[in-house]
Amino acid sequence: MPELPEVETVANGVHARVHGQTIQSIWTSNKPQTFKSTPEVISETLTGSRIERVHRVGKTIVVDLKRSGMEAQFLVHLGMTGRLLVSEPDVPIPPHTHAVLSLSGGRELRFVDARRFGRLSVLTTHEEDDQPYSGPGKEPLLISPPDFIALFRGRKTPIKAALLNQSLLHGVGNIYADEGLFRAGIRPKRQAGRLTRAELGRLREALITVLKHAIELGGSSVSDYVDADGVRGFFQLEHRVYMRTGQPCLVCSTPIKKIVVGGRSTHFCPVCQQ
DNA sequence: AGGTTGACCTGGACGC
DNA sequence: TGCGTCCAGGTCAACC
Repeated sequence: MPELPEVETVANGVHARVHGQTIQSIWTSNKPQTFKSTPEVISETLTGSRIERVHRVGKTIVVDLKRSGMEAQFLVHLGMTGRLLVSEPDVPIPPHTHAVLSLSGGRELRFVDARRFGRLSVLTTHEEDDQPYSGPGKEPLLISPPDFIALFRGRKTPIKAALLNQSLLHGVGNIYADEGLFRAGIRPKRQAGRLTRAELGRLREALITVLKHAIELGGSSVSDYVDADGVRGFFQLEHRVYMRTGQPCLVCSTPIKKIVVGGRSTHFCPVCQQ
C-alpha cells in the first residue's frame, strides 16, 4: 500500500523519465470513480501541456504542467493498488489500466489500478489567490517539534488513529504508523492528547527516521507495489511489527500482538510499547 | 466539531 | 478442483 516513501519513490522515478516532455494525447477508461475531475476536464487540461516537474505532497503525486502561460497540476493518488508506469508504447496495456498519456518522447505514462481506490484530478491556477496543491495536512519530514506536538493537543482519539488522519499529518499510513510507534515505544491505543512532550518528540524522530530509511530502500512492497519501472522496494524486510503477528519482537522476543484501532489492523509489542 | 464506522473495490489466502 | 468467505486498507460520507 503506497504511503509516503512509496509515493516519493514513484514520483522521483517518473520525474526523471518524463519531465520536460509534452502530453500529446490522453486516453481514459470509463470507470467514473477513478476520476475526481471529469475525464473531459482532465483531457482538456493535460493535452498539449508540458510536464515541468513530478513530485510528492502527502500521499499524492503532483505533476506540474505548463501550457502557453497557463499553469495546472495533475494529481494522482495511488489509493491501495495504483501504479504509475512509464512504458514503451509496444508494451501491452496491463489489465485495469485507467489512463494512458502519450508523451512527446515516444513513451507512455500509464495509470493502472486493480482495486480502484486511486483517484485522478486536475487543479488549474487561474488567479493569483489560487494556491498550488498543498495537501490536507502537514509534511511529516518537514514539521518542527513544536508544531508536531500541537497537532495532537486535546485529541481524545488513539495516537494510531491520529497518525492515519491525513488532515493532521499527511503521508503516514498503516505500515509507517505501526513502525513509528514501535520505534518510539508508544502503545497505539494511547490517547493522542495524553502523550507527553517527550513521547511526541520521540514519535516525530522515529517517524522521520523510518520514512527516510524506507525512501532509501525504495519503499515497502507488501502487496503489489512497484516503482515507475515496475521494480519492488525493500523496506518490507525492515519491518519490526507490521505483519509480524505472533513472531518474536526483535528487541525483547515477546510475540507481536495484532489488534484493531480506528478500524485498521495494528501491530505492536506489548512489552516494548507502553 | 471531533470521533467512529462502514462503503467502496478486487485479488489472494484460506477452509471445506 | 472449486467454490465460498474473509481480509487487506486510503479516503470519504454518514452518523453519533
